[in-house]
Amino acid sequence: MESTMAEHVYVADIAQHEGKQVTLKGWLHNRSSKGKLHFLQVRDGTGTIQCVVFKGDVDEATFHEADHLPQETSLEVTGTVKADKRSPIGFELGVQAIRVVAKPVAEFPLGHKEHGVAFLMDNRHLWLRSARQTVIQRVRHTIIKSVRDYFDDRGFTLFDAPILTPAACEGTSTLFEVPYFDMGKAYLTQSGQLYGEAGALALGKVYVFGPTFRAEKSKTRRHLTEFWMVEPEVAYMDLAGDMDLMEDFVENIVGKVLEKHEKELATVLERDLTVLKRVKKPFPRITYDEAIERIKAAGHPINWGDDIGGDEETVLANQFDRPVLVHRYPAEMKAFYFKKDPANPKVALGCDMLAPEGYGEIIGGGQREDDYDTLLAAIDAAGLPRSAFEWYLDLRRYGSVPHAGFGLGIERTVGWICGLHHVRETVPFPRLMERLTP
RNA sequence: UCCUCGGUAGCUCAGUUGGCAGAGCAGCUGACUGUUAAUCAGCGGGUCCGUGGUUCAAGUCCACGCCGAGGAGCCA
Repeated sequence: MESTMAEHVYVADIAQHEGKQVTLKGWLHNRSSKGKLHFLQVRDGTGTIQCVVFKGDVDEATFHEADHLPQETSLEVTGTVKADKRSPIGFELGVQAIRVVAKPVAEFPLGHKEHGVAFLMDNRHLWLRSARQTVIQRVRHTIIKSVRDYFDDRGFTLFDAPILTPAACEGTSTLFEVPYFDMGKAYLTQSGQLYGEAGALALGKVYVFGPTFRAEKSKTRRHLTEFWMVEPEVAYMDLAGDMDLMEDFVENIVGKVLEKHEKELATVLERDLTVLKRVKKPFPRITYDEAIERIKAAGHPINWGDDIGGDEETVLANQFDRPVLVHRYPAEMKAFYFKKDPANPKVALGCDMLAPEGYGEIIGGGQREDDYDTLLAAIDAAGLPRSAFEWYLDLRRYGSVPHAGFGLGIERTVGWICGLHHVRETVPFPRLMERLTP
């Protein structure tokens, strides 16, 4: 075999090299053969291109080996870039030389036929090489980048909250425990929000962005035990301002993903783009009261004060063609730190955003209680130990202001935008109730 | 935590009334100048999840256990 000495290029940039000899460095995704032609599908992380090995173009040894390389052989292929209408990417490579970097020591477990979910999850580290999974991870990257850009461009400061925390932010039953030296137990955070509030009073506008842990024994397509959440918090913002921020933020994210991945979403993930293209301000805003009436009218038995369950959520979301904001939930259903509506103390100034098509709640947020006495009473009423919240109460003792924020779940957002059936595909290595490996 | 379904070849699955363990794909050997889930010919491939029980005989029936999937509740 000849040495591969042409310029190394990526498949994504192949169009700039038409007619030239180049070297691709990647992996053998698939292979087929037709007599004096061997077709090698080579992927390099940026794309996949068909490399055509013609018997007359290479020596006998190369031609023979090209027909016997196993799937996922790592290799360098040198050849001439040729435009070809039959190619999905418009180009293919006429091969002159192949250099095998490493041959698999055993058969690659994931063939090109159907596989069950359990098998794919066991081989998650290899499954990530598939076209579908690489597109999802690229979309995830774009979503995270657009989240950061959105806040960075608007004067927010990134504010990292701790992952090890001394106590529950909201409840106590769903926390992962970690032994912590002589101090007893620490817990993995289930929200950075309380710390974000401290940040907002220091820096004005902040966003917490990090992993979050919930030890809930939930087995549904919307749940992971470890997930990523972005939580902006803004001083001097009320609920109305919070909802304005939510919808502008989500419109921006969806727009950025469409800008960058429209083709991949449509072809590889077969996503219905018309749904995504409708995600434009203003989003419909309804009160919890109206939500209950709408669910009742749709024939589902539900009463004021009930939680809106998964099915009801879908019924409601399906009545709108874009994400819907549901605000002013019964105060009893919400965490202690929500501010009550001065016009009706039975409801909290909270707001959830429900994604269309049954993807459920992607945002939860609202205005925080800023009055010291009221907050203290709420902590007592919730049966929470006052001592654990002394620092949080300090935020009301010293320079308290109206403030609001929300949390957006990254995985649910990725799942919705990509049109996936389960959030387990939205993160490289999902952590589920009964799965900790790989 | 509860409910439902499942575990048979590398993968996806079939297996009748309890009676010799099967198919497709993948793999291997070869043919073919346009395949991209190629096609064609040939070949190899099994701890039927585990333990115990019923029976002349269990992949099949019973009990318990393990593992997985789907859903509920709860949540982002």
